Amino acid sequence: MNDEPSTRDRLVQAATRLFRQRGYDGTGLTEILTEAGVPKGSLYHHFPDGKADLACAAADWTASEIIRVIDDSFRTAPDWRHGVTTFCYKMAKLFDILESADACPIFGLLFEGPDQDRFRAQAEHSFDRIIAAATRYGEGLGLTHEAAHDAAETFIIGFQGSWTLARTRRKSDVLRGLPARLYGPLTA
Amino acid sequence: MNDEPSTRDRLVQAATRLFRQRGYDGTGLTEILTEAGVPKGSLYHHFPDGKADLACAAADWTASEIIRVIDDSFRTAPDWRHGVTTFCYKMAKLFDILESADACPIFGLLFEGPDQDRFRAQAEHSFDRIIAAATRYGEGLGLTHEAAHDAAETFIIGFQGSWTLARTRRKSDVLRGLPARLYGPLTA
DNA sequence: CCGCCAATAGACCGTTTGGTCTAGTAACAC
DNA sequence: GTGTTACTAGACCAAACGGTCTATTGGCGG
Repeated sequence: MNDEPSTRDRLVQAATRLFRQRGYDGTGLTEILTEAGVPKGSLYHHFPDGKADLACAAADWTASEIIRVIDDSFRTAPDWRHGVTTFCYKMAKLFDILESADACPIFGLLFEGPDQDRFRAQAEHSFDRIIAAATRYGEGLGLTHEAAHDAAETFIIGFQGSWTLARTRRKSDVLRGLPARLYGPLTA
Repeated sequence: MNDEPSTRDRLVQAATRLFRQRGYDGTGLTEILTEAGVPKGSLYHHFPDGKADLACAAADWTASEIIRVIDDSFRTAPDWRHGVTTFCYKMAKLFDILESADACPIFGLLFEGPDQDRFRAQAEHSFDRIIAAATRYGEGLGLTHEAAHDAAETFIIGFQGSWTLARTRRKSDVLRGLPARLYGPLTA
């Protein structure tokens, strides 16, 4: 029973949380190190390029978490709208747990830092993974590949915008209301 | 003919651009000062709280710019969809001019910095101004207040998400495709 | 026991940060 | 002229930054 997460994992998770709260440039290395309970030497052992490497790892980890939620939401969904709705409700719950303070978990920690294009590329990659995951479920529900991809993009675009608005207002309702915005009110 | 912008305006505009490119914490005061050609003393004369004040002024200024584009797009629009479409095309053009590098002009510079709640409140205010502007045009086009407000929110949520995706991909198409996503393909 | 290497530990460094403070200047009132 | 106010100008500072470097530890193969 090895329930202690590895040093590397503790770093990535602490970094993810802090970047989400304060942004890349707003978070100091010392802060991450303290939070993770890890000395500086270990950071540069696991991530030779330091902060930038850590940010990319954090982005990757976040994308995987999102995909896990997508899986949980769509695996048993009878149709596309149900999958989207479940996802939105799960994320609204997460939003409330986070006390409305954090950036959108998908994009929060990207687009900053000196190394602009590296981060942009990492964001694009994470985004594509997420959209691809959703697309697969759309196909499984009978949509053509093109239709599924389009639906997945619309879904993620709407989610991204909704999270941002929810954050400015500190109200998770916006997230729960997304399916009705995208697909119209439920017909009895 | 006083075509020289005031010291204050030069500061706000330089700050707006830099914050949009590198974020709040990513931008140094020196950088802003150099860009604006203004010494430090003047900054703290016009903005006693320094960087934070400047950021709020920049957010306000940006919101006004966005509302100007909304005005230009909706004033002569025959219906809601036309207004949204014109807005999206104008913003796509802006996106291309900015070389795809910048954050969403609506939200780019918010949500960072030590003073979390002040910035959040400023973002909420700017957001509301923009949604209110769009809502007014919706009412003018015959929608009830509630319907117009809802349409405006959906529009801005979609725009926000689209800009983010456009930025990760460095392609403005996503912006131009938004109306079709929201309102379906054009019927002949 | 030794040798080896991954990993830990944190002192240390040069740079840059946002912010303060004193001095100087231009315009107007009287 | 003098006084006053609004603004410009930039030297200066303590603190924090990301990153480097040396030393040490722990565990496994031999």
